[in-house]
Order: sequence, then C-alpha cells, then structure tokens
Amino acid sequence: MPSKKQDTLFVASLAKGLTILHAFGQPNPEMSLAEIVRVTGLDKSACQRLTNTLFREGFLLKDPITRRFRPSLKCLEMAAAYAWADPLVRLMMPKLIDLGHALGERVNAARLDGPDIVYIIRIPTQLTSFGGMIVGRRLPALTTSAGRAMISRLAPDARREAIETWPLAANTHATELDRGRIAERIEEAAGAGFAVAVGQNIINEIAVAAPVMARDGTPVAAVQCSVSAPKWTAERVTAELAPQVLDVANSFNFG
Amino acid sequence: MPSKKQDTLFVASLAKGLTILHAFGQPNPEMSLAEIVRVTGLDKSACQRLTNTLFREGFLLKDPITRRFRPSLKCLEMAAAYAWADPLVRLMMPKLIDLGHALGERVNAARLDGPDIVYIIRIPTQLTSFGGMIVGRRLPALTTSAGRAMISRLAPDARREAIETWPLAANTHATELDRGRIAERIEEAAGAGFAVAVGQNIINEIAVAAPVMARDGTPVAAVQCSVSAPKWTAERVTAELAPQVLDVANSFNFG
DNA sequence: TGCGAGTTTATTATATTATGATACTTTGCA
DNA sequence: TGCAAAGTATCATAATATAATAAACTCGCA
Repeated sequence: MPSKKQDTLFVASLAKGLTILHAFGQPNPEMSLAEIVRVTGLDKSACQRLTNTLFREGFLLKDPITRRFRPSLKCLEMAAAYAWADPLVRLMMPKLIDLGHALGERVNAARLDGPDIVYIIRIPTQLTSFGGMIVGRRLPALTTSAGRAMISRLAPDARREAIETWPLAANTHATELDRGRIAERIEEAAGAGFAVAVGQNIINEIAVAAPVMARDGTPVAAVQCSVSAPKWTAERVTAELAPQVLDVANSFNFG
Repeated sequence: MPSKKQDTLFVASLAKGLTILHAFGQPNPEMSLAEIVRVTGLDKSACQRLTNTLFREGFLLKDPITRRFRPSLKCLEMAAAYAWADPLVRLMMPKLIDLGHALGERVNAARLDGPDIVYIIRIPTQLTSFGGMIVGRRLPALTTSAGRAMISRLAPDARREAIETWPLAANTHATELDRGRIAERIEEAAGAGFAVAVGQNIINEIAVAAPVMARDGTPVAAVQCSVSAPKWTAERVTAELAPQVLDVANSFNFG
C-alpha cells in the first residue's frame, strides 16, 4: 500500500485508519503503538492520531497498563453485519449444521476472496484446534481443499492464472509449495468434483471440499469437512465423506 | 454522534468512515448511497467520498447493477482478529462445544459491552433461528438472560444504574419493558446464581445464563443455553439445565 | 538507586486535504 | 415519454490532517 492514486473521491485518512485496523489479526492479535508503526509502515504521528481515533470510537481497546491495543467487540459486530448481508450464510448454515452432526466431524464453508479463501461458517467438534473454530479466517486458496475445489471450477484461463500466480505460504512442513503438483491436485478435483488435501494447513488434518456452484457456472463457495489423520485415511475420506460433502454442496441452488 | 470534540488527535474523516461501516448490520444489511446518508446523518458528499474509499479499500462490496453496498469478507476478517485477541474465546470455546453436545441444545457465550451484550461464541443446533447463529450480534443487556446474569453480579450501585438507565427494546410481544419487573428478575438471578428468561428476544425461547467471574469479582462473560418453549418449561430448565450451565461458567478462572 | 534507550504523549506552523454547494448524468417508475 | 429521485462529477475555499520536534513517561540493567 504505498502512495495511493490522487483522487478527490479518496479519503486517505480513512484508508490509513483501515490499514491499521486490518493489521490486527493472526500474527498480531494485539499491538503497541510502536508495533503498529512497524507493521503498517505508516508515519508515527499518523498512527498516533488514527489509533487514538479508533480507540475513541470504540473500535480498539487499550490496556491501561501495557498501552497495547486490541480489536474490540465493535469489530466482532462487523461479523454479524457480514452474516446478515451474505445470502449464502443464511442458505448454507442449516444444512451445514446437519452435516456436522451427521458426520460427527468439523464442517466449514468458505468463500473465495481474491487469491485466498475466507471461512464464513464453522461447525466445530470437541477436537477442533482453535484456528479451526474462527470465522473470518483467511488462508491462501492454493493450499486448501476448499480453495482447490473452487479453483477447479474456474474457467480454464482463470484457473491457470490462479495456479501460476496466486501466493503460497507454508503452514505445515507438509504444505505443498510446488505449483506443478498443485496443478495436478486441482485437475484431480476437476475430475472428481471434490478436492482432498492432507496436512496442508494443520498437521494430521485431512480435508475434503466440494464447490457450491451458482447458476451461471461460477463457484461461489465450498463445503468442507476436516478430520484427523490417525483416525482417518485419505482413502476412507474419499469413500465415505466425499459423497456426503458433495451432496450437500450440490443441494444449494444459488444465483 | 453530532459534532465531535475538536481535538488535534482526532481524525474526523476516519470516525465518519467508521460510522458508515458500523451502520451496516441487522436492520440495514445492505444500503444504497441515499440510505447511508439517511441512516448516518452525514453529508451526502462526505458519504460519497467515504463510501468510495471503503469500496476501493475492499471493505464494502458494491453491486454493479443495484449500486447498493454491503460489508465484504474483509469485514468478516475483523471478527477473526477479535477472536485471536480475546483470551476468553480461546478459554471458553472447548467447554462450550462439550456443553452443547452434552445438552443437545444451543449454547452461547456473551460479553457485556456498555449497556448491551455481544455474543462471542455460538454453538447452534438444527433448530436454531438464523439470528441465534450469528457471532457478534448485539442485544440490550436488560432483556437477555446473559445480560441479567452479569448485571446481577455488578457492584450494587452499578447494578442499580444499569437497571434504571440502560436502554430497553422490545424484540417480542413478551419482552419485559418494566424496569421494576426486570429488577426483580435480576434479584432472583443474584440469589440463584443464574438467570432464566422466557421469550424475551425470540418467541418461545427459554434461556438460562450464568456469569463467568474474574478473580477480582467482576463478571466478564456469561454462559448461556437456549431451548424451545413447547419442548421445555422454565421449571425443567431451572432443574435440569441451570446446574450444568452454572458448573461450566464456574469452571473458568480468569483474570 | 539512578542511568539511558526505547516508547508514549503533547505541541505546533504549514500546506495538503477534505469539505459541501452546485451542476450534471443516469435510473426507475408512472 | 417524461419526471423525480438517485448516483456521479467538479471546484474554490478553509478547515483539517500532517510530520517534525520536544516533553514525559517506562522499564531493564548496572
């Protein structure tokens, strides 16, 4: 985010303030003023003013002793705002709850947003890791079953571009970072209708995902199910879980 | 939010932009420019510029044909940022999942934020209404079991002030709007250690909630369980559900 | 206990930036 | 077809945010 195009309809202060808000998250759940300056690359004085404004407006909390900031409940409220506005959340939620109970395993829904996926629904089980319970989590699409399931249904050129240019990040020692290999996996998914990924984001996790298609042939979301490796194998997942995940994904007609 | 105090450390544009973002939600999941002007009371040109900025930064989506705006996945991401930063979410999540499975009913956790509560965890069941599944939902504390459970543990003067001044809003024909009556309910909760509310926010809903206390004696959250009225009665809820909810709430030591 | 690096707060003059009135264009409805 | 309402664009003006500087803290370590 270097210098923004000079446009009279663009309010730079707002953009910077949002940059600060958006800097909070996975690697930086809470930050001091100095850290915010480092992470965002913004001017120190600007951070001071913007941070103060975010605090006064109740979007950031400030620990009175450590002086560190963290997102407030007002930020969490934006999740509710999103949920009310996205018709897919409403549509998918009941069936995913059913699926979660039927399978007894963690079930999720994700949407594609640029080169990554964002989880919009999560039905956890007792054995879910904390990161696996969080709605709004963003992961690179190429290294997730949900992402691959959706990419496999993109138009050929869009698919190629995704495979060749979208970012990769290793979350696990087993994360596949070879684009050729990923291309194969996506081909498999295109053929089978669902994607299976082993240990890409959480160790010992096996995930199956199937795309939810809009009437115009675009993938709009994915239904995904995660299980643990010692208990399951990729083969059993393919044989037992994939059909049910596929069924649910296909049951939505959206558009 | 009329004219803000003239402070050199306050960036008005950012505050206005946040006002716009925050205007989205339950009654207005998506809005046109004109609606935003109406709802926020901001100047039309300002809305135009700020909205454009929010759009360009990816916090708002714009339907190309209806020209209406709605919150994007980037907004949902802020919810994830909150979850990473709030230690209570991490602490409570596993036990609430267990409790939800054990009871077979919908279980929630809420925090107090000013005069209302915000749900931070929701474990739904098949029969949950959509509003009952949404994390980040905000409701007036006085008309919820979770709110009453927490208020019942406030210091006497804070409790009195809450009962007398915090806002009330009818969500149901049965919502109690009489502050005297609410004071009684909170007294009961103070004695029993948990609060039971019938049909306050959803028709035919019975809710039990118990406060989670910090070591310093402050209520920091509430564990809550909702069930449906024809299937349950307030008496059975008190006898069968309340003890388990209380147990879980008491099992957290925080602070 | 006291020194000093590293942070957080406070203060200013300056010009960049947001402002809001106005006019123009499109849309949707009768 | 035409009108009203909504969205888009433009622009001079002054208010507003800027970033440099200085003051007041913290906290670790000797």
